[in-house]
Amino acid sequence: MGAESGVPRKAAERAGRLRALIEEHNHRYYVLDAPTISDAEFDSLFRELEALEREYPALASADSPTRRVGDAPVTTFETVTHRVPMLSLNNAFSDEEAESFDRRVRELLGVDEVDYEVEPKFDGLAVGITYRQGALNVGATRGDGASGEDVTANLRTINAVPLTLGAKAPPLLEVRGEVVMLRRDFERLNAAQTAKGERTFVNPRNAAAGALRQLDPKVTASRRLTFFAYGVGEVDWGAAKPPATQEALLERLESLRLPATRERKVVRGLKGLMSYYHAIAARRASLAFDIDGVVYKVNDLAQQERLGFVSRAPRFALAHKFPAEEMPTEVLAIEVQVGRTGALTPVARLKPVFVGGVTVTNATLHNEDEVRRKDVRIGDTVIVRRAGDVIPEVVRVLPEKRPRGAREFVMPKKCPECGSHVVRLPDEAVARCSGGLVCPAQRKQALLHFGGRRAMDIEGLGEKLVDQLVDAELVRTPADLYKLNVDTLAGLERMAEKSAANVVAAIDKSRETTLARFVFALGIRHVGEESAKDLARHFGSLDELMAAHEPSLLEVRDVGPVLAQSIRQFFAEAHNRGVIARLRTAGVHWPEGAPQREARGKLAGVTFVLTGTLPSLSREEAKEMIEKRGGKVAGSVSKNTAYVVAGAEPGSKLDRAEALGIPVLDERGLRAMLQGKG
DNA sequence: TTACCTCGAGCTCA
DNA sequence: CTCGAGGTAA
Repeated sequence: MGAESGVPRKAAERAGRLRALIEEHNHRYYVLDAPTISDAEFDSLFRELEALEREYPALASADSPTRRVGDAPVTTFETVTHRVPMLSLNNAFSDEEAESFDRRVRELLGVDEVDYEVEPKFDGLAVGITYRQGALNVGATRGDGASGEDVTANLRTINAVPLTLGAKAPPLLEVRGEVVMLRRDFERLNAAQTAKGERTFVNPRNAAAGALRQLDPKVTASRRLTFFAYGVGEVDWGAAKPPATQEALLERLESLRLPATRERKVVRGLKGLMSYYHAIAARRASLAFDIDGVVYKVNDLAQQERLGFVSRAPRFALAHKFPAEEMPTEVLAIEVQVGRTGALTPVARLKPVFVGGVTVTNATLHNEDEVRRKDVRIGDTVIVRRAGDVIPEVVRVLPEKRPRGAREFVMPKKCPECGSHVVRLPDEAVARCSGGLVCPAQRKQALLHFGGRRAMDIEGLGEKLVDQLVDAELVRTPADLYKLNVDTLAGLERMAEKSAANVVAAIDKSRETTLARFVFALGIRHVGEESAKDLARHFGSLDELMAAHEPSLLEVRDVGPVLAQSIRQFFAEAHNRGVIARLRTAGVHWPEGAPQREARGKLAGVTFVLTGTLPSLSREEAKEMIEKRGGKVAGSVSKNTAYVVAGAEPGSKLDRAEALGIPVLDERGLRAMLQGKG
């Protein structure tokens, strides 16, 4: 801040002083949870700094606290790959499960008692925020764990997220934590929304999620989010000594101005876990934020490392969830839904009930036997909850509330959509409509599947449009889609000129495809995306595939008798062959190549299993490289596995590989094999 | 499964 | 303004 910029020394000094004060008070407020000045006093410091920076623009720097909302709106969020994957935690829903977690940890470590760092499990959104040389660099959502969305501009607007980490900042630090909306901020936001005549948010989590997904950071800033750090991803502590415990890690983060919850503590043994869990549960309603359980982590980081990971979750941590909220409601009706394969699923239509943060109106009853087992009748009052993750579940009936006229559910003999008779094979739980594609419900599902993103990828072909197309009898089979034009579409709801043209263009575009997509799009039972790829590769052309008899189908990897049967049946059907012929006449085409059986690709027939994080290859990339050479990547280790490729933090698959005596490769070994032989 | 955001485009009413 | 589609998150 030199005098050469024409800024009076006094002003520069005052600005520096103000920034330090603001950061200090932010720290006291968010990290220590012990403010020493009032909000009004804080605001006045802030305004003074703003005024100074306005007067002397040379004073304003990118990491000034006044510059949280800097960026202009973006049009899309970029994708960020997590250098260290953002895993999820194993869940426990009972004290017993928590007990077996502790037992397992003790056994694996060979100790009598373990120290745990424990904290509330926030109900918010997981993010990773990377600081380089102490400056906030990138922040991203968890996404699928491997990559998420770049929401840096929005995270910068959160006052609890420091823009700089101060003098002790390590060279590189990715902090992991949860973005949440405090209950009081949620109340305030909803009051403001009501005042503006806008719709309110259902719960703080959704409000926070919505705020973070705003393209314009100004909106995010107005929504008041906060942040709690609970761990780290990629990190280089530089000259500083790395922390040795989870507790020390959080203290280190706090010393870097990153807020961790004050509700955390270190406890000893199972007894410590239990008393913490029950103490927090008792205070749950009076906390400033929503939580859905507590998290236990082995405190000693060396012990954490020894415990390692199983599949996608650490063995050293556990999320002990509170029991799912349960509410009584009424069964208004039990309807039957028809799926793409004709499967009939009974669904309970419920009197809307707010449970676990959302309004539940439907709950699947899975199948006839399930309805019997729970003895759910129409008119019953039932207990519903949102199970484990998200799917609403009818827990049980309250028999004392059963009205006299409560009707039992009977699986209809005729399909409710098309009247074809319903069949249930003796050894199957599901009943099916026998109508096949005569059934409009199945036709609709088939069309939706055909146009799906992983199939023919016809943009704009959604549920409502398909409903209309089928109901108006404009489309009976996928082949009919290719006869549509702007005129035939005219007259349908929400299908004026522009929309119609877009749909026609999307359909036209789908004419150029791949054999694998096409085979998947046909919707042959048991043929998913993977099998479709295998079949396309193996036969190379559709005619080969259609002509294949069972023995040759069985030669395809992963194709067993059930799949082979199903494929044969599908192509034996004259109707299906007709549709395919018409699709081809309509101009649907794909490159056909020579069949790639066995010997093609040096790794043909060689099965790999990947575990852990490879240094420079993502899981997808490694898989692709192996498959390109004809190899196969399986999800779990068996005696058919040829090699296990292990990276950092391998899971139990490595143990199993060792147990079965299967050779283990690292990334270098894998590359050598791919190149050497290929 | 539900809730939310965003986009394009259709619908409605002044 | 409202709707449908497509995406994300838990």
